[in-house]
Amino acid sequence: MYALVDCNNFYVSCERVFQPRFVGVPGVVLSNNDGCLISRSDEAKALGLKMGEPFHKVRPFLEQHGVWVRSSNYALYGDMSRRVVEVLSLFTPEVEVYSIDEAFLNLAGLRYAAPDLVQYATEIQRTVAQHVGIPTCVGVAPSKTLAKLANRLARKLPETQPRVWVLDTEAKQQDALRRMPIEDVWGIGRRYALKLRDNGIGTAAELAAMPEPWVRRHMGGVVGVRLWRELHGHSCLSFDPQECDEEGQLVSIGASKRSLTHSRSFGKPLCEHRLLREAVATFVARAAEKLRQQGSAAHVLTVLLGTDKYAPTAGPSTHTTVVTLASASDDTSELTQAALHGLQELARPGVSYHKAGVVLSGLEPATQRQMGLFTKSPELLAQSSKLMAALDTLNARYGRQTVRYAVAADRDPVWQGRSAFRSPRYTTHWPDIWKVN
DNA sequence: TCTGGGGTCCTAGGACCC
DNA sequence: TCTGGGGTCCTAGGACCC
Repeated sequence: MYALVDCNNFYVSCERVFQPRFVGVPGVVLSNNDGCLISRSDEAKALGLKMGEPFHKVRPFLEQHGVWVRSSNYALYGDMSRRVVEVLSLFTPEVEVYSIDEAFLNLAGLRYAAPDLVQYATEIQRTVAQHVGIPTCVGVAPSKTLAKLANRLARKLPETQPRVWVLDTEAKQQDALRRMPIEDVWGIGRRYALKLRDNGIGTAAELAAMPEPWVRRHMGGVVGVRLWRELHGHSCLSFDPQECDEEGQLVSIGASKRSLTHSRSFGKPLCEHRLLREAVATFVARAAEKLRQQGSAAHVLTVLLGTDKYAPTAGPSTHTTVVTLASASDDTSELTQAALHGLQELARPGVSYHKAGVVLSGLEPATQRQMGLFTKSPELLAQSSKLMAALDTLNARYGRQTVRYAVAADRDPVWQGRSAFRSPRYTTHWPDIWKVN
């Protein structure tokens, strides 16, 4: 059995923890650059506000209806997420963090015997609310896909009762499948939803009733079959628990990624080459930091520049160039050199760019890098990793970009994205911590 | 004026090898 | 009626997720 714990409207909930006057009042959180709506309170949803709606379009509407607005504050959300996971790991050692606002619990490894799953799930919800102040929905079922489905049903329950839904019998599973529109099934996106509707399949139950070979042929082969079997209650997706130490504290957050991206839209379009270099160098520094955090080195670096994607011109708005490194590296200066070289090739004079970014791929463990013809000597390698370790320690302690390469930006560069409504970093930034007089 | 960012997995097809 | 067969690796693109 799996439980899916989902922090419904998570970013909105985080803001509400520190602004109780926001509770019960419609509110939204904006994406980076204050671009569009990415989290909405239930009250905001009831007003008809849609996910991903451009902020500038709905701004008058928001003001008119007294909807509060916040820019996104990932320092706050990331820390609150960590606290939620800490509470969950009190219940079972097997917690898989699926995203910033969702986690699967493997109930096969319960810390305490749980005769009643409803009661157990309710207790999880109550404890998270008490310790962190974040509301959750809990779905329990024999497969992840069904747990997700149960979770969506729990969401529809009124706030006045525990938002918990348990599928522990065949009859309850059948009932849940019948209630679930096909487009709300985990793993069915826009394309498949349309295709399935065309074939007269409108609910999860109708998909489950199709013969397996049909699903294999029309839904991407093994991917579709896995989904179909999950709907029948057979667990087919892997469970990847976080590692904990003896005291139950999480040691590492998530498995190593296969690629790493850092990209941002600019606050205003940029065409000056010096500023583009500054932005790209700044993004490389962040990407390299993430790379070292997971102990990887990258073989391939991609620089990307984006022009106005809403301009009515033909052709793609994102342009990329790929740089292959002679040997995998996690050194900011090497990666910066490679990126600036790529940028030189990519950037067209006189063109204004709206965003830029860096992708690191071809990742391998930094400790067992393959020796190549151009690999640095062990001495140089040791020197570089000492330097990077010192850089990361200083920046972790005194704030990002405290120590940086000269080509990267100082604080508050001219191209920085808009963030006009950001709340304080209540839990991670000393000057922002609440004072009680 | 103003429209986010960061991932995963799978398949098909081409290049290349013996 | 006819093309050898079987394997690996890489990449581009599609589909999905939060």
